[in-house]
Amino acid sequence: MSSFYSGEPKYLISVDCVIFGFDKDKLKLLLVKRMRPPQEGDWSLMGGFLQKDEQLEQAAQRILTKWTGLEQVFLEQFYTFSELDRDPGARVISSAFYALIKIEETDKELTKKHNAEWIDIDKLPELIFDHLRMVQMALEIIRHKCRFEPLGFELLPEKFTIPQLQKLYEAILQRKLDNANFRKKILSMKILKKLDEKDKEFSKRGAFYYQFDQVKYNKLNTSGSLFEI
Amino acid sequence: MSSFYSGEPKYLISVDCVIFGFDKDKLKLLLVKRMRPPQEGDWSLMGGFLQKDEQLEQAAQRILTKWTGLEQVFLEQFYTFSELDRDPGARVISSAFYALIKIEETDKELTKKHNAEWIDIDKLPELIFDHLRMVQMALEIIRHKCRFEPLGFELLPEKFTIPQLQKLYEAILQRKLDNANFRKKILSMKILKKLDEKDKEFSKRGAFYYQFDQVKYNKLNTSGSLFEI
DNA sequence: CCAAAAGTGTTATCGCTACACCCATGA
DNA sequence: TCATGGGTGTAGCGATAACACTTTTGG
Repeated sequence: MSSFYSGEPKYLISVDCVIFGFDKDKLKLLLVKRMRPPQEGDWSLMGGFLQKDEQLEQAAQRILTKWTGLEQVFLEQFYTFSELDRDPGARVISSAFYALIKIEETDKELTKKHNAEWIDIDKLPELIFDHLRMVQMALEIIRHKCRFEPLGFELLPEKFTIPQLQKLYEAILQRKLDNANFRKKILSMKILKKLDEKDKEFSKRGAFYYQFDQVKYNKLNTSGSLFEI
Repeated sequence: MSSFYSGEPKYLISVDCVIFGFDKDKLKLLLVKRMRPPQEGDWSLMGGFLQKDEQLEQAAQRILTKWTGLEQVFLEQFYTFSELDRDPGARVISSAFYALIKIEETDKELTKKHNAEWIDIDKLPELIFDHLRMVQMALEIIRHKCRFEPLGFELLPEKFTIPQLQKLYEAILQRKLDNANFRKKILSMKILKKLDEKDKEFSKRGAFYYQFDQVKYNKLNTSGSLFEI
């Protein structure tokens, strides 16, 4: 069967993951010190080669799990990079994914073992190859997307407060939001469940915890209305 | 150098193009009758294999030009498909692009020579492999995107009327729009230049021609405001 | 003069912005 | 009691939707 395509060139395919997390009030990226040539010792995204029995999405999941221990997280392909000399080691086509994860759920041991670290999005070191471009593209995409889809909740713990959520959106959108209006907007969507518990870490009065209600969101979404910040 | 990656598997990579056009009041796709196995005679998107000295974007442009004669059109990568059995002939990873073009600017000879035809978006035939999924994904993307970027103008002739533009948006969004409000909205953006000429094809009174003003749009865009339907 | 499409005007309503204000509590 | 962050109320503005209306012209 494969004779139809004989003579066509073949390529190495890799997958690179831009892994986002959120801590306190900073958006962070999980980066790794590269442990093999080329450019050993430099920082890079998590990556790996596509294996014979895998599709790209599976490879991305494998890579994410390898470095964080997590499964079933928000993980999306966003672009495939194919510049001829993007990797000086060889012609490698790389499919890039971004993931949104809850830092506190990651396997710290695993992260440490693989020389990975959470780095502030505005204190990025030099990255190898075209990895900076990948990061920038992923950032642009989540900045746009977070306005229309409830991405934010992927980055926060199960229980979170409205001020926390607001700080997250401020970190993503890189601008201050009016707290009164943000609160009204979010609550008016009716996709949050208020808990009886308070978080006193950031203030004396304490802020009520909320939970994202996936069921309500799905109803709202299928009935035509839209999440929109 | 390439010894770093020795032992990793290599893959065939193809590029498939979802080519959109607009005629009268219908959104259309350029499809082709496949002239070689497998599934010879079936309909498919325009595609081809990535060549050694190319990057994906160049391959997509090459394919688009081959079938339409056009260069410098709106052409964007949107997803890379890698299901193990997506092509029964061999393991092929396919990067999909969508293009928005002005049908009247295409090279009719070329289209005909390659057995390509413009097919109504709501009268699609069976497509090979996962090409239908590609079409659906591209449609979703342009439906979303056309609300925030002036995509519409890519599909219309240089000179077009407001009612024509409205019909296009109705075809993309698949719903009727109020003509009074649509007109006000579009004109309020001040990105159209009114011409002195009228189009009498669709009415006795005739509708004034307009032109998209890229310069004004860029100003508007960089100054922060947004195109939004 | 009528039908039909192009194009204008009017109004009520909704959502957003900005900002003033009140609340709870630990130090 | 006061500083601090959490949380509420409200007036004004601008955009939108709905729809009634006028204009133009070929048949």
